[in-house]
Amino acid sequence: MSTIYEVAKLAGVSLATVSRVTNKNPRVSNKTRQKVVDAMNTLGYRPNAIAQSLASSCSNSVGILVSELHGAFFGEMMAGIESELREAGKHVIITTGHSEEEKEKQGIEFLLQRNCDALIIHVEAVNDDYLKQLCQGDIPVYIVSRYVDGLNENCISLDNELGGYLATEQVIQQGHKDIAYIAGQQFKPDAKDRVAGHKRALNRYNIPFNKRLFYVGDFYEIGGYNGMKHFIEQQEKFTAIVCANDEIASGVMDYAREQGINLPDELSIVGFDNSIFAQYLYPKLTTINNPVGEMGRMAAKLVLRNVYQQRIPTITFAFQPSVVSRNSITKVNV
Amino acid sequence: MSTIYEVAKLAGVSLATVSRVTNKNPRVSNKTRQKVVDAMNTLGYRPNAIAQSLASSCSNSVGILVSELHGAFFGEMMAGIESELREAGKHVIITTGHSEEEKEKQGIEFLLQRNCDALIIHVEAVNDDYLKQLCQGDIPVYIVSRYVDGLNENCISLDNELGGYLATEQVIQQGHKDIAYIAGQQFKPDAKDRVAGHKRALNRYNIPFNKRLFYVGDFYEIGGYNGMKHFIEQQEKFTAIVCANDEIASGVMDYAREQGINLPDELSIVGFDNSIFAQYLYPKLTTINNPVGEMGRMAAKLVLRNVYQQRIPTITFAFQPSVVSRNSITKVNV
DNA sequence: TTGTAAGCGTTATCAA
DNA sequence: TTGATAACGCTTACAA
Repeated sequence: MSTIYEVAKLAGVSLATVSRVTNKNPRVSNKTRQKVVDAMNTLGYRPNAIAQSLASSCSNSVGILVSELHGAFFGEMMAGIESELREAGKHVIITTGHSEEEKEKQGIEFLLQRNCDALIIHVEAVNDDYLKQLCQGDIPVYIVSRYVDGLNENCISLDNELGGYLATEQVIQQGHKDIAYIAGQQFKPDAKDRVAGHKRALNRYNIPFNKRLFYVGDFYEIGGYNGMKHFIEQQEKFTAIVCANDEIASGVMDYAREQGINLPDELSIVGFDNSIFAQYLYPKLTTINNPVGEMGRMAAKLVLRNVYQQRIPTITFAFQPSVVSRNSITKVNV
Repeated sequence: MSTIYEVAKLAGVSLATVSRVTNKNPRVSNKTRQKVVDAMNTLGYRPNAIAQSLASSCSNSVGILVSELHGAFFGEMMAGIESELREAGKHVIITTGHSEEEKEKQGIEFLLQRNCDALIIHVEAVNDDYLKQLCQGDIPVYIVSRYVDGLNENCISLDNELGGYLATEQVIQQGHKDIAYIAGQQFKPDAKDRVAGHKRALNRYNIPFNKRLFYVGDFYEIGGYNGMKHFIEQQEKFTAIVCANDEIASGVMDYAREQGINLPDELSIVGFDNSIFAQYLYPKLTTINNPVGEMGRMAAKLVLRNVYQQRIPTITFAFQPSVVSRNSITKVNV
């Protein structure tokens, strides 16, 4: 790989001049610029981003931490962040936390070491105090899909409590009273908030919370499958089931179908997130829209504004969930 | 951020010694090591990976290029690569190509500039010659899910032609003769190969290829939806439809259902890829397994072996597709 | 407009 | 076992 020295030599100019050309510094005469460009081309020169980054202490890259690389939720989020950033000529370095405290910390540590200009993270296992401390550090950190008290300017989040409320309200409004709930792991802030919203809706409509109809699984299909299985095996009676996300709902549908339960006639289902596949389930899933891609974009914009001095008209820190009505809920049989 | 200088000063040793400690060089006395470690802790020292990388010309990171950050296919692939690499203490830098030649090249260029120790790429728009030239370069490049003649040692690929053959054979064996096909964009090698396999199966069973029953869409749900719509609007008659991937199949199901077509009784459907959601469709989708996560892992192992000198017992370059039978095919009505 | 030279924070080669 | 010191490839005052 050729270096700036060789380019300078071939073009008959100094290092500084070559550097100016790569950095589109206008203070280079056209003639000189052309000489340099020619030399670069004949040598196939490609600036070493590592060296640039070391010298300028700006890497033009932002570190991303997500729990997983697969799954609709993270896919949307990463895609939102990346497309926004790329458009601005910035790049992403992505790593994973697997919803485990140690791994999340390691991932952040890695990104910090890489001289990222900023971090955009989605963390679930790490606690608020850690995040507060992290935000004190030299490099700006933005948190997606989680609200930390006192870090208002760093968090792009969804009102999950409201979402949980809306989800449950959907079935209540169709006359359902026996409503099961399958939650995500309760150490995850969003899973917890959704449950809180569920309880508030129940309370608001004077339906007592029945803990026999409450199951904590995980955010994956298997969680829904197992939860549904649990309820059926315990012979619980319910006409509707609210799921903490769409994957869970999908797992529920799967088990229900195995048991010959007619959907949606015998069981109404609500999901959460409005994942891409929610509309391809059968029946099409009524769910709560979670604009995670938009939140990713917004986090990227925040970085663009605060770190790269771009003009961004408005930043939305708090996103609101909304109901996406499809076909998985029916009126309760009276 | 504190540097190695400050650590050295506080510990009362030289730069070199500190460096030895960070790099776990055994030639440091325990006493000295302890002094250094203590100094690091009190300063909260964190080595600057960029500087390390510049000085050592090894970044311990491998560059990944995928078409998209979302979608089951890429999610599985990235997850496979990352988990294998991370276990070995290596990290990934991920960027996207969006199936466009220019963007794919830009992405590769970016990764090359970042001093990645190796590249693992999934490219669709760039041609074979470009890849051959790329593989001549200084930094090792491995290609996932695509076979390039002459780059046997660099490609981890699936026999898509065979997959296409198997998919079509599934419906033929159930007595179907009027078989529609919805393909992916034909500039993509795998999309093309799958079509080739489809035609071979038709031919093998003496069913003439009917181009009225052939539609080229894209690899997304909308492609399947539109394809199915096209066939219906053209009033084509067919009892089975083979889809170039599961997303397409999902789109087909969606449109079919809108038209009140009874699945799978009135229409048999086969997908391709065995995406996670294939089993959550209704009817559960019969499809062709595409071990894309495994292929990602294998690519990572290849890097571990060739670039990081790890002992890896066996490397599989060519993966075989297999049929995953579920419920979306029925015997043809006689 | 161009060049000189001092960093950026490490590693690595020699000596000691 | 340790320490000087020269790279690594670039940016950026400062000078010219």
